[in-house]
Amino acid sequence: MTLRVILSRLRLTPLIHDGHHLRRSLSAAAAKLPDELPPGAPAPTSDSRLFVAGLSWSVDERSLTDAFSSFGTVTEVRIMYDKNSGRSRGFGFVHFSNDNEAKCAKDAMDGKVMLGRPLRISFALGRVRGASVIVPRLSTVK
DNA sequence: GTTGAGCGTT
Repeated sequence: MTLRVILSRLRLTPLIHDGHHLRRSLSAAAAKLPDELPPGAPAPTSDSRLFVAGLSWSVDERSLTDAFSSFGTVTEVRIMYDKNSGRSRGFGFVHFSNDNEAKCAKDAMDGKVMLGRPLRISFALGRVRGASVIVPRLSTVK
């Protein structure tokens, strides 16, 4: 059975063969999407991942977990270490099970000193597969 | 036994 036959039986032939239909369907779908993120609006601050900097070099993932586990369920804690020296790079990431816990922990722990150094906490940027870090801005096709 | 802004070896 050829691909064409399969597509035909799935009634997808018009979409595949007719570029106009495909384009119109896509732009129609895009037009119906709510545009609640106008350009210039602040990026979504809600996130369940915290970027924690200002860590003392003697803070390990265990003590960091203990420091944050009272605000919610800590999914993952990661401290960046130098490959060669093995010493902490002074920052890491704390994952919570939901955004509210993360925000709560951030508001409570940001600026608090831990082992002599004030913590600098903000919501994590960067890449995590599955989390919407980049604003899903459907660039309006002209 | 040093250093101090930052966005991550899966």
